[in-house]
Amino acid sequence: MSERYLSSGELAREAGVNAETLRYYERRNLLPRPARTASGHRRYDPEAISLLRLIKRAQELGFTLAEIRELLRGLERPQAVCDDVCKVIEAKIGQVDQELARLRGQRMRLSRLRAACPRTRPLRECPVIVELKGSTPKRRRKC
Amino acid sequence: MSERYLSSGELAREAGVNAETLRYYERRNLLPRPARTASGHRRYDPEAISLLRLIKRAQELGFTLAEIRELLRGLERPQAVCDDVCKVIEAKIGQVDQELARLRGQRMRLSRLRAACPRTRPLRECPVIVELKGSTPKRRRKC
DNA sequence: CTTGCATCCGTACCGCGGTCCGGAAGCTAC
DNA sequence: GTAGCTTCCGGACCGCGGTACGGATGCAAG
Repeated sequence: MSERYLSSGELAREAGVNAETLRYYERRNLLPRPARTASGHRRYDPEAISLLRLIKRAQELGFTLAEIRELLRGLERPQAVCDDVCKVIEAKIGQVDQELARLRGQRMRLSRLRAACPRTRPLRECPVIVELKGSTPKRRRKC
Repeated sequence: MSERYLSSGELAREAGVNAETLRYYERRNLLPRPARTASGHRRYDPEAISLLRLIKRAQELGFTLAEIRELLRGLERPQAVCDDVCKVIEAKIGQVDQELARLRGQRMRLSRLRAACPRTRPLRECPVIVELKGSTPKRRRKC
């Protein structure tokens, strides 16, 4: 009967997280505060396992804990609909696209610098350093 | 004569950074500790402006302060050659490519979830939530 | 009953890149 | 000389996502 509940250590093992992380999530309101035994030890509902799984998956998808908390908040409403989740996903896709664009820009600037580097010459003449140190580039000539 | 030096406030304005940032960079060994006036105020060589510019550009390219510090370290060696810089740039390109791959993976998984979402149905039936909560996905069927 | 692990709690610490605070000086202008 | 800005310094604080510490209990096995 009490087999239906998990201690924090059991849940942590089950979900593959550190037991401290459970306390942390509880503080951050990601996990509901569980029931307690008479002596104060946490007794988690097995449901918590899939909740933790959801949190970890969402993290892998790029959601922050704050975003996941708000998502879960939204899901608690009984009239909640798939579309609510979908909107959150679309917003995240937008963020990821922005980040991708930023990184692609970085990558392009880096490979231009690499291309401009006359590898064997001493530093004084290196256009890379010159480029980096230069004042705000009004010269849009090449690099 | 003393016009040739800048106070920390002047350098900060000149370089577009917070004056506290100068102290911070000094602690992190990114900026050499400057000369001081008799009363202890910092007197920066104007050279520091282009050094700060280099640091900021390198940050925009994705380098961390620790990486920039090591880069600058390397440049101090008199026999330093362009190629040294080039190697650092190539390493960073590799890191950026990894990050791009990671983000592209995220993006793909997100858009698959979005596609699977039957927007108007209630949550219970939403495959997105099911997917997120589910145990380790052995079902590689579709989503 | 004792040994030894688990769990409790508050708090501190990590890396990253800074920013802000407060009190004490210095420096500039009037 | 004195008001008001700047700079000095050590240290605290921010967000992020945790992890670690230490002392006090609880609990299960021998």
